[in-house]
Amino acid sequence: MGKILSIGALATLTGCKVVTIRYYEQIGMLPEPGRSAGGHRVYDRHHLERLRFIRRARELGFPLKTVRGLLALSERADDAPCAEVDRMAATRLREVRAKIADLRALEATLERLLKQCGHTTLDECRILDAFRGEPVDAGV
Amino acid sequence: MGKILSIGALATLTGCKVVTIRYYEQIGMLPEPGRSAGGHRVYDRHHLERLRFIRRARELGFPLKTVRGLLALSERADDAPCAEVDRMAATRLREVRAKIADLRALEATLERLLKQCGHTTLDECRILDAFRGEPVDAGV
DNA sequence: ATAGGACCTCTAGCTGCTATAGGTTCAAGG
DNA sequence: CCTTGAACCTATAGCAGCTAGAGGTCCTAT
Ligand SMILES: [Zn+2]
Ligand SMILES: [Zn+2]
Ligand SMILES: [Zn+2]
Ligand SMILES: [Zn+2]
Repeated sequence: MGKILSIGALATLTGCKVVTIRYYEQIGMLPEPGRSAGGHRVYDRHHLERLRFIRRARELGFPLKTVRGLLALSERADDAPCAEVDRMAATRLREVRAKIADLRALEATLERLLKQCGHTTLDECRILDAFRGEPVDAGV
Repeated sequence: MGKILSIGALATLTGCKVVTIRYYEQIGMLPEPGRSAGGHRVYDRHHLERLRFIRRARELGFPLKTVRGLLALSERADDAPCAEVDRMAATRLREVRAKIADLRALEATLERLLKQCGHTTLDECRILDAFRGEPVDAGV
């Protein structure tokens, strides 16, 4: 049961890079693992699970600080209400939506500029004009 | 005509922060301005225009490195074709679209998790489950 | 003349990693 | 058993794009 993993194996299993794993240890996201006689890090199932958790939360864009909170709540795992988890997810969802809205505005502006550009010369390029011109707000 | 601006005035006119302006000078995005007798930076119309250009390009998400290129092309402003400008804008547009697609996937996942969560207890929370569970890919 | 805001330099910090450099250990094949 | 080469180790510095602080000087209006 107590299968043992090298840092490389852990990296492969989680999709994390080796350096990132060491970094997570350094900032206290992962507990210090055991060491082999020669000083190599030795991980077990618990580290694997924790790192997987971190990876997934990161993939959803939660900042490391929030992941810390999520880990703490996950490790409690008692019958306290999960409202705080939900709140964190809801906050993240709002951020994602806000970012999407921002990016859509950028997309529209860039599309417009590319359409307007006559593909002529530098001194007539509409894209450059948009940056150079008087303070007209660029189509937000 | 040669109106003179303090760094604070320049900040107000462009929406850049004072520290950011100094930072841009430090990394060579803005030319070193003149100085007053007491050593305060003194800007003119050219700085204002250049900084406005930078700000607008940055608002569209162009990285500073690309902004440098755009500035160089804008300053040439001869009858060379503007194809390179267009290419930069098209590249940026592709990036924006890719980011939107990523974020939409996140949005869908987060919505799903929030819907699934029974708003019960920590040990039954579906959101935490999604992070804890076996390597099921989180609904990309 | 004096107050207090705006300005100065310098250094360090933020997020989340990544990239060296220069050395040690491990595991598999001979 | 011994060698070899991949994997591992530490430590430091770097990336983007700013932001924050300390500790001091200047400018301008009253
Ligand atoms: Zn363990
Ligand atoms: Zn053009
Ligand atoms: Zn000038
Ligand atoms: Zn829940």
